Amino acid sequence: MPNQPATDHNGLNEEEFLANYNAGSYERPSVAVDMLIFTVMEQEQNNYRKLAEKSLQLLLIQRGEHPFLGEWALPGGFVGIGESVEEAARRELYSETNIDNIYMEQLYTWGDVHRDPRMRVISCSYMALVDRKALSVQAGDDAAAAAWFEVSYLILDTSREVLEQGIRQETLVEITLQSDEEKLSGVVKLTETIQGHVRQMNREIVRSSGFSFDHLLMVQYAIERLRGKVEYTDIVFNLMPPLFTLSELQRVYEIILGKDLLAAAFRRKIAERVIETEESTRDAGHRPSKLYRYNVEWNLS
Amino acid sequence: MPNQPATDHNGLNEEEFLANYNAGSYERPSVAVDMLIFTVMEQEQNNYRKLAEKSLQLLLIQRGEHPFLGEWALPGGFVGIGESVEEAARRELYSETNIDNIYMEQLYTWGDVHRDPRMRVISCSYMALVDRKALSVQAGDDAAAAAWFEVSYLILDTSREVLEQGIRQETLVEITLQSDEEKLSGVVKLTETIQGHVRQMNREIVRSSGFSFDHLLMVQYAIERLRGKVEYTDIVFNLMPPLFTLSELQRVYEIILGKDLLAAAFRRKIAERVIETEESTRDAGHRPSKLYRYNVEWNLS
DNA sequence: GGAATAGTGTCTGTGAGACAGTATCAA
DNA sequence: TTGATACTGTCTCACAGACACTATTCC
Repeated sequence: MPNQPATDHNGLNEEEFLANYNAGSYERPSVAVDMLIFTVMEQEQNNYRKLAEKSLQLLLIQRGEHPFLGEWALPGGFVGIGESVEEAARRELYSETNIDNIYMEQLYTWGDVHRDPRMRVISCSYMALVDRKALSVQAGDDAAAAAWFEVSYLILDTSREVLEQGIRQETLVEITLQSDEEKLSGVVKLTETIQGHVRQMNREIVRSSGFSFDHLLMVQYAIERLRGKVEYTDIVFNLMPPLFTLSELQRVYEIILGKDLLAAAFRRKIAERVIETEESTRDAGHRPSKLYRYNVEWNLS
Repeated sequence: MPNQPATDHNGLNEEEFLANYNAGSYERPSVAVDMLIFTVMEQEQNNYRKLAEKSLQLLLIQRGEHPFLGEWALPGGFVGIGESVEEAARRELYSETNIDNIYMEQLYTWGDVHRDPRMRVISCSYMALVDRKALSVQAGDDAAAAAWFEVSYLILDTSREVLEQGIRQETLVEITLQSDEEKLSGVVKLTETIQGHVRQMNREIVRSSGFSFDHLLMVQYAIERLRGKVEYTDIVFNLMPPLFTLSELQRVYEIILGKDLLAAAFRRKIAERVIETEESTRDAGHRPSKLYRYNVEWNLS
């Protein structure tokens, strides 16, 4: 712990060093953010008695210029030299949704050399979860076309191979994004290798139609993470309106996890995480249900 | 899905666009990687009957130039324009440890504007876990001084404050890194805010002595992640040698989690994750124990 | 009354916490 | 024999899965 200002091999102290610092002219990558904005939406029902079906939706924009002109991509943009990466992400998020105060989480930084055909771009992906009802503006007010796509995530196949010193497992995941007008789909191969003790994961696009760049990988990664976090955090509540029924909440869990849950067990499990209100639904064609709100106090880590 | 090459507003198709693409001359950030290399080490015991104490260790290097000349920092370096971010991380990892085939995982990308006093640097942090016995070379063969630091992670205090529309919880975490000769320590404030449904996390350095840049935050984040992943993955086995006793394994869990575990419950829990071998320890001054190895087949996700 | 959802009661199996007790080695 | 660690047996409690059952609304 130097109390005297330390000097380097040129005899400069830190202040002098920084004043004379020359950043050099080597080539630098561009840095971008890409946003995975999810929400849950209801489809109308023709049977007045039935509950509306819900689905997980992802916001995409249609590219107005090369490369991938006319194809769909995650909203995103470059990180300015004077803004932090998180600020850039919030800026993009706001420009797409027109609302502030949205749950947002950094996911993964994608750094392959040739992931953008124009130049070297490293992209940091963020996931955001929005309550559909809080979005007053429909996607599409932007200059570029934007649309919500229904997400489907299907595991096609898993296979194993025994290696000399370990094992390799490959999983094929099919991702389909469906909007009112378009359907994108692609298959990602996840390779998990264990050699000795060392575990490695790899993601690779097997086929892809309609996705730009490596965005299919980002989508797969995000869904995987969303599923994981749903099981051990309160992340779902970011997709819910302030008041909701337990059935609605259960549907959201089911949509994200891709499997049905038993009502009794589900209600027990989330009982502490919610607070019952005096209000309830009405005019439903069946028994009304109590409305609940999120219990903020629960399990603050 | 354009079968005809789509043309943009300049009448160019994608091929022509890319051939003429000019990346522009706006200022770009530099991108770096920082490595959090953890291992578990044994301290010698003077009582021949007692087991060696273990501790979690982190590898740091002493900076040979400004800024933070003479202070300790995470090993790392810039991402070259021709290598992927992951390749840069592997390169740094190899140059510090001289071994290949190490468990490595991307953690978080740190993008604050002023995190480096020299210039704008965005840094992607990676965590690596190494079996101490696989490291033939001691840290320090490098030109720069390198040393292992014993990690201690202590929650000093948590406090809560009720807001109009939510709650704020602050946690103070003290991190101490102790090598044979030096001791670094610092306090990080974690702020978790819930406003309405929206949860946000923030990390901030409260005080720091001996750490460079925002590396204290990176260390805190990494330990938090390590603790989390230990509970629901097989990540610990990356810290173990090929053969180990269940007591050793339990110690490693205990060190990382910072709490004691009951042997009976522990053994039940990991029973399926390991395979008993014929070998056992000897000359221990007490009952020998069976050696186990990792069960590669267990729970391939 | 019927169709639908809302919500409860309870059996059962699993698995973790707790802790006492037994086993086995080397000096 | 002793001091240390290695390992097992078993009680209890909490909780999730399963499923049958009751409750309540609107047409």
